[in-house]
Amino acid sequence: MDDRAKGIRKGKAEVKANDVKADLIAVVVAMNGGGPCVLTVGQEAALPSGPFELAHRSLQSGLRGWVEQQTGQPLGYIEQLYTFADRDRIGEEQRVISISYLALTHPDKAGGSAGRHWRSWYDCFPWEDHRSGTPAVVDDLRLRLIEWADGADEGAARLDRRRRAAIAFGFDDRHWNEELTLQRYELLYEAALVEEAMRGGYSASLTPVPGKSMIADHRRILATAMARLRSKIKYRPVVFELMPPLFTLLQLQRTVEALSGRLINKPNFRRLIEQQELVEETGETTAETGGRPAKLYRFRHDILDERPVAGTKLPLARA
Amino acid sequence: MDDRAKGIRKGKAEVKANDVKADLIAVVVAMNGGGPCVLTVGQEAALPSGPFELAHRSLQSGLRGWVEQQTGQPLGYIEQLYTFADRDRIGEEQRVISISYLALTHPDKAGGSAGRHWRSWYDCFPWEDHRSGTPAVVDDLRLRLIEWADGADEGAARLDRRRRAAIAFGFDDRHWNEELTLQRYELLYEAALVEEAMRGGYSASLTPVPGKSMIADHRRILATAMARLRSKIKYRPVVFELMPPLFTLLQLQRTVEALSGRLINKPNFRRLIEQQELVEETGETTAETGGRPAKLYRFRHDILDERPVAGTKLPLARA
DNA sequence: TCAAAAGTGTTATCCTTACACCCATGT
DNA sequence: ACATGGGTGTAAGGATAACACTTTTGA
Repeated sequence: MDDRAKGIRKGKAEVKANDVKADLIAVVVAMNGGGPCVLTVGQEAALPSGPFELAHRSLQSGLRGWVEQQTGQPLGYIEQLYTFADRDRIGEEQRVISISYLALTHPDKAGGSAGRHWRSWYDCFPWEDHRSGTPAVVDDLRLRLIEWADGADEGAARLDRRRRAAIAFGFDDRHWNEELTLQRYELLYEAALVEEAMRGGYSASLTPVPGKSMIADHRRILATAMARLRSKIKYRPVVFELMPPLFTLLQLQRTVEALSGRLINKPNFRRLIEQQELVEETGETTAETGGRPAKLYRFRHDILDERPVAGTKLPLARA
Repeated sequence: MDDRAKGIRKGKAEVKANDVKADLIAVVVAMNGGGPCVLTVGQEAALPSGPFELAHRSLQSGLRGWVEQQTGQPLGYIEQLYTFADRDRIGEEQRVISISYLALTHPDKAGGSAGRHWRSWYDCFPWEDHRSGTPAVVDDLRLRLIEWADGADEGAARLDRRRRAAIAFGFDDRHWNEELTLQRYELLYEAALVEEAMRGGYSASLTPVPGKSMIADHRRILATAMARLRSKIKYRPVVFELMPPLFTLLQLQRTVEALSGRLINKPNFRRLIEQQELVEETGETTAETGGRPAKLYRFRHDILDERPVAGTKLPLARA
């Protein structure tokens, strides 16, 4: 530990100067009106957040407190996303560290304070919804990204930009990969095509790409949450945190489709769910869906600890 | 933002009181002498760490600085692990937030300061190495965990404890899952079988389970890093961060085996690597391995941006 | 000649994919 | 009748797992 003390002395700043503020930021996701929505506060579309305080028992409980206070929304499942030091404030006297979380809930119809708003995440990311085929906006993006790529100084850099754009957005006969939400946003940011990237004032003459921006870097945090969720539903049964207690298999499918932004095959999806034994029949049916009444299922909560639900990918020796 | 301001005013504490210290902690992993080793400083086996300071450009650069200063070891690949508020210090005047990272490097033979030490991670987790079959210590653990389970008040709690132990350690004909490193450690902690859990003084009469403990909660952070790495090598080509520029396929296999703590099947492993086009032949061979000279391969760095290397698990509709 | 490691083939099996088709209900 | 959603079957193809076997070197 003496090494560490040495480090502190190297500058003239006193120890106290290195204290920081810690901010807790929540991406609260719920299904609302058939689509994935994120909870925002204020006109400028901010994620609920607040400082971590001495009174908080833990980071998570601090987060729950802020979200309930600012939105009236109780949280269920919570998972840490990422921690970052706010870049925009470098040079000021104090640093801010932001600890972001992903939370999954059901929209609380009854309560809910005034300033809150459930916003479809595709309002902020219109290019991410491929449920009705590739959206038209992607073609716009392609043209503008090519323009950006051609603006590079060297030929190698031009090729590199084109290649990165093609991978992220599935141009040139590449496949669309719904998990690359963050890369796509970062690329648009780098190309200064989103409103946030124009705030410096430099390229403010350009019209930003369609899609609602958010305060500070909150849209980037939302992109991180979307990417995490889209990847996680494939190997952990987290979708059920967003489902009502009883649901039909098609409702489950529609939820997964809404999250991943693409359509999935019905028969195969059903088999996948059933063979994994993630759900069990309740015996009840519902006719509310139109057409033939559908069986109602329930999530098997006991599966969570019964099986680790993590298959190996290594070709293990012997059995 | 007015909501947030309201929140701050609720107590009588001034804003300044909610400032925190941010600590950066590194789990630096490298292959050394055929085994996976972690970089420690001091006699008590501490991970390199230090406070995040105003002078640091970013969290990552702060971390690099501390590690180099304390150990002389330059870092390559870095990835954030987890952020937590130190529980042990609740109630004190100031909170400490720890931001932990996983770093992968090659051991720097030349440099290296005095107090550093490359320690096999299996010194701290002897029950995690199953390369020579299930280690004997697991049988001890089984007995002591059953003892712990039977100590529960209710019958339901007894069953629950037994089940959790069986899942984590692969008892009762369940399969060993190498990714559950963290769960296993947490279970042993809960059962007060590791030295750290005895520090309160209560159950200090018991003899802790074999395995070198570390300062504070550093062994828990190491367990987190091991679990992350064991899971990540299955879907991202991070192993190559630990390999020399040129290597044989068996060396690569031995590295993966050392990390995951289990043996893998040679022919199938080779096919897997080759069909994924992660490596390319150099044309050279080496005879240093004993036996027939082996072809030397090199990691195809270009694959990193060429393919996202993230396969979908959803049964997508159409193509 | 033998041990040790490198490397190749082959087969059975499971999982995924793609598609075609039938069932039950309300209008 | 027909639209809408619910639900089942099946066959092809690819990936994985298990195992047997040949090749090339150094001691």
